[in-house]
Amino acid sequence: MRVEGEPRSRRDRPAKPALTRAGIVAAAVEIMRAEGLPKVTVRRLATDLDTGPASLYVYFRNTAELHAAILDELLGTIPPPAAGGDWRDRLERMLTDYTVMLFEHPSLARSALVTRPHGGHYLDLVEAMLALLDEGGVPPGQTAWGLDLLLQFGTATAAEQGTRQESLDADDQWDALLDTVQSTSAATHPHVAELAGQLVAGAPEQRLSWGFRALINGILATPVPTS
Amino acid sequence: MRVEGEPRSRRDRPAKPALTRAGIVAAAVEIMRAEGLPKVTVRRLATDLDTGPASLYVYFRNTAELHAAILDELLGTIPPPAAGGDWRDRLERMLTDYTVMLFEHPSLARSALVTRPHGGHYLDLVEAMLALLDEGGVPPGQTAWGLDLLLQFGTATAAEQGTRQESLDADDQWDALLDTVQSTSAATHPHVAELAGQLVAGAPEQRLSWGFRALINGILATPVPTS
DNA sequence: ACCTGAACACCGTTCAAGT
DNA sequence: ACCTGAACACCGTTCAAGT
Repeated sequence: MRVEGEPRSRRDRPAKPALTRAGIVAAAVEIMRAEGLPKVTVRRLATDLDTGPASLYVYFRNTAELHAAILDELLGTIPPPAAGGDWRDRLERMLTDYTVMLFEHPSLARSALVTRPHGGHYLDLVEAMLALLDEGGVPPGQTAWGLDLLLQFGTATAAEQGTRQESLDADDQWDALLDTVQSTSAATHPHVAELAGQLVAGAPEQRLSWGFRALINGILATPVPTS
Repeated sequence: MRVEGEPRSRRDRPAKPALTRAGIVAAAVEIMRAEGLPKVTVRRLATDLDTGPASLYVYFRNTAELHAAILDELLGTIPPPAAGGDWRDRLERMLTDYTVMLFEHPSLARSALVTRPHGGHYLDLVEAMLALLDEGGVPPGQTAWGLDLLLQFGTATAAEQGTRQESLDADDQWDALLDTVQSTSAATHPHVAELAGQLVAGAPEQRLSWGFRALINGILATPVPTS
């Protein structure tokens, strides 16, 4: 029995669960959902898991690997494409789901741009996208290279817009760009001045959708070099 | 006269130049060229400028703003497009120059994805690109939105490939992806298995060039929604 | 207005020592 | 093999006090 005021002994603290890769990832996802990826540091994670930072290096070689594992976890939440309908629409839906998911976690998008995902859920996503491109009759070489183009666009857009959303600073940068564009002299930068309105026009969803469609059209229209 | 072994007095040390925005950026670029952007920290920069870190906050609100200033400096080194010839070729040349420049400084590419550039040299680059798209008869709406697509692709590619090049870790990630793709079972992921070779094929320059051409084709083929 | 030392509140990673 | 405390070598940013 515990005596009031006496520190709990190791014995009657809630049993400290053994460390496992899956357990660490789960704890990391929890912190990320509650406080964002930047709070998922090795030190913070170790504190939550009631251990020292060095212990985590038994399971992850570095922070990048930990982030990759978190990403693959989230990729598992993307629904597979619906069965019928236009392949383009279904492809765009899947890419939008992917992008929106990353949009909530811009720092994860940033890390995905740098560290290539390669987990099981990523493989499933790629398989589904390749199947849709194949269904659309896109030649194999264009399918293979186009896949990267599509995912990269989604990832980069999430990194860009998502960050802008989460940081006040980035808002200021946006305003600064607007100022720059709108105060551009027609004498020195005639094209910028003329297109000023359109450069910043359009809702983000519209631009995202247009981007995916432009990419699909471009992939279809552009043969890869015959090695 | 200095006495041997005696520390120099403030008086006969080389005159400490007054801090200016331009001087700080110049020092930052110097560190970056010699040791890479990750070494360009507020503290390191302050040390090189013989002052304390707090002093730099008089000129830059934060590190992101400092990075943006460095990027604009480098953008000034991109040659303007040649006068004659096919507008597509000249556009691709300019985008390739942009991407190759960022390729040498992947962390700058990463920061450009997140913090929108808005300096004078950036504006010049945008003006030149818009002029080429206009010359090619691309409708204004498609030009405005397509510009982002093209620059984003270059930036993201530089961030991705450049980082892979600079870090040993990223090499391992690449190998891991290769392993994953090549050992993929045809039973569970038939499309990945079938395209395995092509997914990872092609020299980076070929893929970059194909990407730019596919983007240009897609931009030309895809009207923007009429508001 | 510009500049600064010192402090605040953190980081990732490695190492030697334990079990 | 797994786990750990402590150390190493750093970070960005703010604040109160100067000039």
